[in-house]
Amino acid sequence: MNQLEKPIVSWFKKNKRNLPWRNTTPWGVMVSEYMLQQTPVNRVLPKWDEWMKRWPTPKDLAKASPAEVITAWGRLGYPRRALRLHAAAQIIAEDFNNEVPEDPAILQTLPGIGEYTAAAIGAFAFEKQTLVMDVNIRRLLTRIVDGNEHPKPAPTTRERASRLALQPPKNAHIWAAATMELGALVCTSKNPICEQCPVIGQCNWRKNGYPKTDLVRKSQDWHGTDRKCRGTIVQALRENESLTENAIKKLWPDESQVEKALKTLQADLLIEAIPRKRYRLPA
DNA sequence: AATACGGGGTA
DNA sequence: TACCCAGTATT
Repeated sequence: MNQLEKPIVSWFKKNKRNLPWRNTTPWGVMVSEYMLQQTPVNRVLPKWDEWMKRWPTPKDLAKASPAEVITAWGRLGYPRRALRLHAAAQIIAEDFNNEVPEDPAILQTLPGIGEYTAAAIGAFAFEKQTLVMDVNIRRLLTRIVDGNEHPKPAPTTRERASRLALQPPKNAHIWAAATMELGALVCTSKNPICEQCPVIGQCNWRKNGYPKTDLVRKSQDWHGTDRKCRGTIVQALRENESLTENAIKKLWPDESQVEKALKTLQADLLIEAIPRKRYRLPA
């Protein structure tokens, strides 16, 4: 019997944020999940409203051009997510009668949907008993159950089995939403607010004396001062800056694909043509 | 199992 | 400056 469910769900009902994608269509849930991949909630909120107003169903987005989609994505980051969402919308419009599929296994065949997003759409759009493991849930349960500060970079088979055993037999989507919210608002990565935690008495991390563990990063993260990547080009297109052919050639001297894409000035082609390596814009 | 992929907010 | 964010796809 899961001794965590009652206090956490009860805490959730009292303290949850009023997020618009908690009461919307499956498409609305899907759009939110794409936007929320590695992007904080507060930054997604206005953009989600904008997109749902402009493209209320998959078919509507499918009709847009990739360049329009990239531009509307704005500064959310990882613009490839916009192209994947666009491609997924076209598949749903054509092959799924404009209905978001319910089966996580089918969802995961769509571009941009992996283990987490498939489970999240299954749970939040269709109230399925899927195992949802985002970074918030993983951190919360790593602390409570395992007594460690940070989860591994990627879920292991053992972790999945452990969390599956913890999952309530009914209303797992509420359990998922509640644990996610608790991880996001209280059991935060850096300065957790343990005084507000409804299950502090069951936390093994606390019982261990809050030992610090290394946060093993998912990947080397060198964004910062000198990183200018594809997003720079997207941004330039968005702001209607003139990208001269000379400037582009200076960036990628031997990339004929880039030159070709530049001539079309199609944002999507250009983005795909840019080599996946670090570069610096000329001063 | 590692690595690349954005951008903005925060301590 | 370094860390963080409702991850995915590729190698």
